Amino acid sequence: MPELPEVETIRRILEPQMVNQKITDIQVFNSQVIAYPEEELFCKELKGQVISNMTRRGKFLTVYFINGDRLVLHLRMTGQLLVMPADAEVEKHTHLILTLSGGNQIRYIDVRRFGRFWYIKSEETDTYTGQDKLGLEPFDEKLTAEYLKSKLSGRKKSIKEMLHDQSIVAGIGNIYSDEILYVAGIYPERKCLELDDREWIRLAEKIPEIMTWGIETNDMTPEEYLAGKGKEYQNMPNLKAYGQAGKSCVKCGTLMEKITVGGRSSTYCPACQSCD
DNA sequence: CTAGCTTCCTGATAGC
DNA sequence: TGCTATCAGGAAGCTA
Repeated sequence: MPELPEVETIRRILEPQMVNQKITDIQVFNSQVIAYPEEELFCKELKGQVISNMTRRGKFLTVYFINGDRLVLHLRMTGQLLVMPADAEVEKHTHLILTLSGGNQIRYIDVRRFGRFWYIKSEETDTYTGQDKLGLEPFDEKLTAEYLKSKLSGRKKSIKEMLHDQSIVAGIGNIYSDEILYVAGIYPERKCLELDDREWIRLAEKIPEIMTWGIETNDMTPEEYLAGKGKEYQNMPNLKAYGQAGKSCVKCGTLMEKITVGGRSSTYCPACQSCD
């Protein structure tokens, strides 16, 4: 599931392949993925648009056009955004194809169809995507221990669950919350109420650190990205907590354990991640 | 305001 | 072998 580092990787790889390209044709195979406006208008607006750049906010991507309009998308669980030649085989679960003037196509493939697209005109305020409710980017200098404390210290929920709240810090999902809590030495089920100042400081430090590390270890060529169909990320083999249940902790050798926190699988080191 | 539950969707896996 | 049941999981929408 793409989280901030993966979405940023996708942006870095795809942006150069899209810039200055005109959208000459739109094919919709499953209109479910179009959240706004309705399909007919969505296609009408997109046709002929020229791409200027691509940005990321949290796990959202935005393709900006030279007239100021933009296409916002969220890949959710299984969304794949690929640029490939128009004559490549159209695989199963392809829901949307945008043909570019240069001969390539932007294709959206999504097994579970949770991902969504929004087309927003330059003069329109985005109240559709939920981006207006996002919290700080992990790299924002305003992300301090004080900020986290002010937002979370009164909450009964576990820190693992609150790291997933996009309105506090944008971009963290189930993989990177495990990684952050692992390096911060905090047990995933710890209630926010119980965290002390030193732990808030460690979190404020480790959130941007882990996100930067995620982006750097994902670094790959467009060819590698396409070969992995835009879903096999480079840093998966580097993860130290997520998916490591039953393996030895790389810091202390203790066997990593898996529990469920707020309905999400969580892996942690019983020795490194203290319960008090 | 917070918390808790449900919905979306299909491939993988477990159980019989 | 082949069937059915269960589950994962990001985020919104709903109720209490």
